Parts: sequence; structure tokens; C-alpha cells
Amino acid sequence: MGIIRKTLSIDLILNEINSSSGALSVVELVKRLHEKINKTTIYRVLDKLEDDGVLHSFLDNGGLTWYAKCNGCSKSVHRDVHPHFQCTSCGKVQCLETQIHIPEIPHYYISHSQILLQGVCKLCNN
Amino acid sequence: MGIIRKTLSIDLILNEINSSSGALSVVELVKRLHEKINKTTIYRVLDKLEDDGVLHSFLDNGGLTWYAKCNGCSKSVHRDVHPHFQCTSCGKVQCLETQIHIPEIPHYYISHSQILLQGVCKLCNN
DNA sequence: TTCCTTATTAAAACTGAGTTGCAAATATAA
DNA sequence: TTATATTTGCAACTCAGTTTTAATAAGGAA
Repeated sequence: MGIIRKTLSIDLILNEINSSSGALSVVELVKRLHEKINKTTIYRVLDKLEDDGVLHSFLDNGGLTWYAKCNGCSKSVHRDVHPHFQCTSCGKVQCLETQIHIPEIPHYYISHSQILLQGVCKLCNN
Repeated sequence: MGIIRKTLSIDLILNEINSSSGALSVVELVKRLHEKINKTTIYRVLDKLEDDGVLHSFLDNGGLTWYAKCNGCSKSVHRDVHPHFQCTSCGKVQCLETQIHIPEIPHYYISHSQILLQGVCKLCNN
């Protein structure tokens, strides 16, 4: 179930995400907002925002959960997926525009795809 | 640092993995071997076997760690990656043969790629 | 075989992300 | 304003994975 009432918590969380250049880990979000919002609430709001299709979540190579804004990434299209990129130098995580094609695999029905790339990002590569 | 001495723990763990049809989660391995090997030892042996290139590890969508045998999957080739598939019906995880190509992305240096697919597997799809 | 060195192991306590249950607070409609 | 359902905070919990330390055992040398 998604969001029904407009609350301060939602505003604060969306504000953090909107003013962030890339994706945001829940750990980072809790660190930034823990004096204003309870940890549990942050987890719950993020969950609801994902339900509503406002955000999408994914795990990094360390098993931490990250959230990013959905820019027209429909839930139904999983054959072409945008990868998530984590920079091993600065630690930032972002959605890449590049769509990667997942081919049909005989006898398998694929409902969900996740691609995580690691390396050195644009900014750190200079 | 990899494995130096041959021990019973290593034999038991390798035996479980070799007799498994797909990948094996650490949780499952601990469940199967906890009366014979301490949990900590299992984690350490798996770590070493990965160092030695005998196994490779990856995370599933729940953040759990899985291991599978390396069948000629060199550590240096990350432009073509074999995906891991998790069946939402039977829960089994396996390496797929299909190589998926990660295109060059300008200004990004990609050192590591991970592709996780979810859906219904061959056996459950009948 | 016996001894010695060093890798390996078990055990227990810990870490930290994420969850649960419940009572208190608050948004919103009537 | 009141009623009610949603949202929140708090505290306690879960559980995968890690750390520390002392005991054990592999394997080479004598």
C-alpha cells in the first residue's frame, strides 16, 4: 500500500532524494535524518514511495539498500534494464542511462532483472 | 590469502558444492554443516576458495550471499558476464550459460559486473 | 616417529541493517 | 470540532556476517 497522507517525513525524505545527484543509500538517509525522523519511519516511507512508483530500490555489492528516483522506469519492462553503477573511488551510486538488453532464455520466464556495475566513475576518472 | 592446508572442513564444503545442482547460499551451507563445522569456519573457507578462483560469490535479491563453482569464469573478463538466476518458485539459484554483453560506457571504467535475474526456472515452468 | 611452527578451527560475543509490535500522535474527511 | 484511520516513535528484536582469542591440527624438519 502506498502513500495516503502528506506528512513532514515524506517531504523531508523526498527533499533529500531530489537534492541528491545520484542514488541514496538508506544508511546515508538515516544518518542525515535521524534527528528529525525515526529510522523505522524512513524505512516505511521509502517502501511506500517505491510502491507508488516514485522510487526504485536496489542492493549494492555490500548488500546495502539504495533508492533512486524513477525516471520513467516502468515496472513492466524487464527485458531492457538500466544498470546501477557504484564508484569504488568516491562511493557514489547512480542509475546509468544505458539500457542493457537481457536476451530471451529458452524455458525461463524472467520477471525481474538487476544489473550492478562497479568501477571508476566519470568524475573520479580524471 | 588462499588455502594452504588440506583440511576436513574444506573437503566437506567442496563436497556440498560439488553435489549441488546449482549455486548454494551460505545460509544453506551453514544449515547443512553446522553440526560438523563452525559457522565462522564455513565463512572463512568459502572466502579462501574464492580467493583461489575455485568459487565465485554473489548476492541475491534478499542480500544473502551465494557461492557457485567457477567454470572457467576468469576474473579479468567483465565485459561479458554470465547472469545468476533465482527462481521465485523453488528458490534455487544457478549460473546461466548465456553471456550478457556490457557495452562500453564513455568515461566510465567498469571493473566488475553483476547480473541477477529473477523469475521462474525451467523445472518450475512445466 | 617426534617435535615445532604456523595455519586452521571453535566458541562466544559482537555488529549493524532491517523488522515487528504497540501505543501515541496527527492528517483528513465529515 | 470530532471521529477515525493513517502515520510515527520507541524499544526490543532478528539474523547474516564479523572479530577476538585460545585451542587444535596439518605438515615439514630432524
